[in-house]
Amino acid sequence: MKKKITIKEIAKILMVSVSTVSKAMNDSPEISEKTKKKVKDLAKFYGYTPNHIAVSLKNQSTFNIGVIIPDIQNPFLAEVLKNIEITAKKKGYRIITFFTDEKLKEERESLNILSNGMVEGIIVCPSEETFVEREFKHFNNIAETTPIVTFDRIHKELDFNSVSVDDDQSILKACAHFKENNLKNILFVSSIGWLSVGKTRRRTFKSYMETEKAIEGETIEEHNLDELRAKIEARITDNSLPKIEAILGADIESTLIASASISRNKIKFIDEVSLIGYVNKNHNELQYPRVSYINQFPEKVGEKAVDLLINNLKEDHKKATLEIIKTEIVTKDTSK
Amino acid sequence: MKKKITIKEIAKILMVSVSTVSKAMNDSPEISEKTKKKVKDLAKFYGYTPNHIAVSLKNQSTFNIGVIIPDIQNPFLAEVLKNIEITAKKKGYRIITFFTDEKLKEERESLNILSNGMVEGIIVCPSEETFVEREFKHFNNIAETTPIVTFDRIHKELDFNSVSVDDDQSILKACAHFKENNLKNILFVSSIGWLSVGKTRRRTFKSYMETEKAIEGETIEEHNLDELRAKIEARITDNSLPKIEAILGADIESTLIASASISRNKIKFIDEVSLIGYVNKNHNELQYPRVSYINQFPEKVGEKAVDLLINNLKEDHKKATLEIIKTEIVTKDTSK
DNA sequence: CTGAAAGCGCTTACAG
DNA sequence: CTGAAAGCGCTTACAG
Repeated sequence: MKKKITIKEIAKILMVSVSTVSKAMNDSPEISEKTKKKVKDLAKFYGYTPNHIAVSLKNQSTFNIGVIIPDIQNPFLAEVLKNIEITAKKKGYRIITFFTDEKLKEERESLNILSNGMVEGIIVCPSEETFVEREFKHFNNIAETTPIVTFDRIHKELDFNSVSVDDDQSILKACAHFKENNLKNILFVSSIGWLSVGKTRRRTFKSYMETEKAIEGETIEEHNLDELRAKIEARITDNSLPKIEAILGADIESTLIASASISRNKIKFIDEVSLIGYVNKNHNELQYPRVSYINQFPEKVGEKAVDLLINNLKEDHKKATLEIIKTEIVTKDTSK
Repeated sequence: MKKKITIKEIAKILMVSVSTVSKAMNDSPEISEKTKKKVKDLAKFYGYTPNHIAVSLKNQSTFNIGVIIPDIQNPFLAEVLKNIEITAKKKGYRIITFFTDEKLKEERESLNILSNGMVEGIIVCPSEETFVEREFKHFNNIAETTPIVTFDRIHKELDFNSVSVDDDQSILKACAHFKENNLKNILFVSSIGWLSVGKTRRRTFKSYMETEKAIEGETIEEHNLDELRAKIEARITDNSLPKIEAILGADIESTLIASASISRNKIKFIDEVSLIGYVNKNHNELQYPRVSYINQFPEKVGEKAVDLLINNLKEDHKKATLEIIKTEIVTKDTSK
């Protein structure tokens, strides 16, 4: 493997100083056009490009933004990530992405590495384990030296600029949607009861059901997807119980399972049962039936997160801003 | 924002030299236990961690691997990426990921940035535009100084270590599967005719059909997904034409659309039509019906790519190795 | 217009 | 066992 050529070697070949080469490469007005051309031509010939690590160290700035994501396989997070990248690039920043697999340990490592001079600031969706353990110190340590923006998952101890989705409103809007259509027996299904976001979604559902006396709410929560499917199918085909008129899926998996269970048992959508849930937007459009869903606007989440971080870079933040993205119910084939 | 503390400042506080602090932090045997403790305690107190950029510059090694991916929304690529990260981490490397959005320009930029000292080597899935333009020079330039491993998409001008999937065999295996089940009229559907991988899949399908006189092959290719669906539905419901007995989907989108079209028109899977295609494995398991699919083993692709790169780091490569991952047909609900 | 010098934050061969 | 010095590849204030 050839070594990359450096400014020093170019200087030697051209018999000029290192400073002259550096200035010429950076188009400094101090340097004559003639010298600039000479330097640039040789640089091109040898395929010289400045060493980024050296430039970063010297300038004490990297134009990198760190992004920490629990799981790329999650379509919502993948779409947020994509938009973080697009927005960052527009503003002249690159992103360096780490994945935590929902683990606290990996999150801590990622934060450490990124904050050691690799990036100007960090956008992070905290891992599930972080919430389970209620362990937030590592964020605060890092935040003293590196600006942090969190997204999607919030907690009162996470006192940073953050962007999240109006989760309560999403669930309430779905329930209200069912109510408007006069649906009385509503089943809440979830495979993420253990996840904090799963807990709040269930809590919101239940509290709605308590205030609405005319409507009955039931819940099925099960982490094992096969069992979840078995339980859902058992419930929707049990004629000895009140008929389920609507299902609310708390996550992509449970929504898919509910949709499949209904289809498999030849139950008719809308006529017999309605369904609203969370979906992979790209795929949902292609499926039959297309499930009515809660749109969380991942584009907006990503864009806003970058905005908050970059503003934060310029002026030290005083008070944490919390941006909340409004969601909407998108009606497709599984509900009126 | 507080500045991060440096070795120099710790040295000053402790009234020892910078070298002593550095050696103590790195547990050098040259340093007494007493001094080590003193240094480490203070380092901990001030939250000192070594500046990665400086260490990289000094050591001329970063323990970073660059990864360049056309699109994270592609479930296959996302899964490969995940496994690249897992494998790299196991071997003590971090990954820095860039996305090209299938654009040549972005690919070129990503390669430039990564090769300027940021990483030890680069794993890349070349963008579609790169193939369309037949423009591979940028790879060769970079490859002189930075080891490159390509994956998933190959081309004879891309003379690097690479891992790819046995695409021809996949299509042939699916065709053979249909043949074994005595299916005569086979429809190949694709939304990626413009993509090189789409072209080879079609070509392979067609050549199989030519050799098998007893079987009829038809193809529908259409980039616009709504139109693709319209065309597929028109064909499978047209009774004036020979009945389609099996469908082969050339990509995730066309496979989903074919499955949905069949369901929407109440055509029975297996009895009336069989379907094999490419799927998002995680979601496919939850859907009804679960589509029979071609498993490309993204785990293996990711792991192998990292292996090849890391071996390449150690000994300069002489001749490019091409690893081919064998695929398999996984039978689910849409075929025998 | 060009160059010598200092320095970004580290590591390490060498001297003591 | 500790420290002074050189250097990784750059940039830039300063001198000439």
